[in-house]
Amino acid sequence: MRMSKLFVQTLREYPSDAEVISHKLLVKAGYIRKLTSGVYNFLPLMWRVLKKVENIVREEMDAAGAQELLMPFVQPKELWVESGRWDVYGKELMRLKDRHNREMCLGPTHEEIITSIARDGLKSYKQLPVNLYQIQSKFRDEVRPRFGLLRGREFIMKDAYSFATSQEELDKEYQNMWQAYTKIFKRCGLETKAVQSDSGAIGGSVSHEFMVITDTDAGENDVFYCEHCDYSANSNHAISNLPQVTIDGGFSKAEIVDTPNVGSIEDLSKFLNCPQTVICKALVYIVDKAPVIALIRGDKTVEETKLMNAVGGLEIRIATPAEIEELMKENGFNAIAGFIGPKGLKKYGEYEIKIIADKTVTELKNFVIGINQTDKHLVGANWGIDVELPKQIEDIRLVERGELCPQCGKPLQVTRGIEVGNIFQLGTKYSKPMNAVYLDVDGKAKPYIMGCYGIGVTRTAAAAVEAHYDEFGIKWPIQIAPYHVVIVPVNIKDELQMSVAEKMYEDLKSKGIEVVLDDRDERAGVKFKDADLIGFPFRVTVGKTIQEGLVEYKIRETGEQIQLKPEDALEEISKAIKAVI
RNA sequence: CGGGAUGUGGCGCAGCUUGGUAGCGCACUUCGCUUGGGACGAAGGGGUCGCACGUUCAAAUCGUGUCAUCCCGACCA
Repeated sequence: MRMSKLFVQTLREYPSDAEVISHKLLVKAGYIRKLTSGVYNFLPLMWRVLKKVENIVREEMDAAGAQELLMPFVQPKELWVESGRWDVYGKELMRLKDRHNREMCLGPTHEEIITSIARDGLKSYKQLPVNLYQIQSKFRDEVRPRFGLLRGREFIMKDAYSFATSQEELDKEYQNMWQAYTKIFKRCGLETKAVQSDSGAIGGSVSHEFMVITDTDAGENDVFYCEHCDYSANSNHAISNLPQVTIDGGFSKAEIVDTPNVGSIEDLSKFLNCPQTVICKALVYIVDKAPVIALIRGDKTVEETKLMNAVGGLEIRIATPAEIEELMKENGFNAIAGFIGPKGLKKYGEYEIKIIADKTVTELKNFVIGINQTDKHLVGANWGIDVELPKQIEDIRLVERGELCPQCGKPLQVTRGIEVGNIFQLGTKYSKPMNAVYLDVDGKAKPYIMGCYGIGVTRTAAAAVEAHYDEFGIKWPIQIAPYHVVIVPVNIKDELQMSVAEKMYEDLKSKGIEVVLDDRDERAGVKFKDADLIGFPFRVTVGKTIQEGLVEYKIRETGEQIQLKPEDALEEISKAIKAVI
């Protein structure tokens, strides 16, 4: 490709609306342009990158025995009603009506469609197991799109779905996909960590997320991991053992004390001169409209996803002060947040109040707890005597750095990660309600045991930028770079420089190497800046030294540059590329 | 949806307080000059100042409304 004809417009400055480096660089270097919030045009350079990522994904999926197909982007409401998700998926599902007023949606994921395909086509155990996948645009009407390609509303995803006759078969395919994913991300130049995770709206039991570890804000997930064993988990799923702390409040008897304006745990601990660990904190949540009181030790934080799962909900938020006031009134109390306790809370509107206790509170003795009276607390409380221990006891605690690994007991570390892929065991979550069955050896109809496996193609490309850049621009891994090499003749009016550059250009092309010839009538500085910004892995500069028969070969990743004869430079480049592709 | 901010050529911004019919840098076109890290000079092209209504002789500027975008919280590939 000749640079003079390449459709790309590099900018002198970063766009004002970009926050993270991949977004800034992809816009500045002319890869993408925003069309509307969370929706981007993929310009020619970007499209080349995305096709490369797609092809790596495709090759590895095919090699792993999966079969590619393509499902529609627009889906009918009926299938979503069958699976039960039409009512629970929420606003993220982009709903629309056709001219006949029939309700449709844009595909955010394809479990419903694939299950309908399977039940039509997979009638016998003899056809199983099977794994089907597609690479396609998805649309999720994210509440808050951000970070460019990392969290767009429209994005490209590879989604695969497996169908099996037993848990063992599913386990096997799950491992198979795990292996394939490890290869895929490695080939994209990314180091990933597979971490345990919550399965969220997709549902199911076992799941892992593939995280690109990053220390920037672009990593939206906190990942806990152990340096001594293989334990790692998303913060929404991580568990840990706790170091020993004081759990006996030491109060000699149970009594109600005045705690004027002492609503926060920190203040309360100071006021009563006791550790935060002997306070039982009560928080009011609303899960799918129903009230839930969460009890947890004062020094700990509730992990909302865990709490939501504990009560089997889909949406969770902390109650507003107005809701708390109302809830208190209904139960005959008058208290504000900070003085809440579980005792005597029964109903709120049409709902019974659920009380969930975190494991951390069960061991407390002579502890401090709210009693639904503003400016008062009960000290020296004990379970079963002063307060009833809730029936439902769960782990709803957010793990913190330094807590102990649940597998080996060593302190846990935390880091940030970008989720580029995930694998789920769905079981019969979709096959059962949708009556998607096959006939087994015994002649009985049984629902498929399903798994699903996603990779964010656009996100993977953006994550690669997050992982490979410097102050001058992008440093693409060779495998997914839009082009491998740029040839820069310093002065295009110099006939010798230009003829050598042209020859190298033709030679590289004939070897199947993807090369751009910067034939623009620009000063060298401009071409160098653009080359660095766009991120070609290799650059060949044809300048004055061509008088001595030498060109300059520069590696973007390392900055290393050497003078070589043109034919030797060709050889070097060719070798370097063959080594990774 | 809550809290905060911003909308002025493709990009980045000034002008708004104190109304008088739009400007700067980059990019783009032409010419000259220059050619190893985003040169310089000259001449050009391109904007209903997000949109609507209102105030006024007169609105980018003031008022009301509306839409969009971005940032902080709940989603997820």
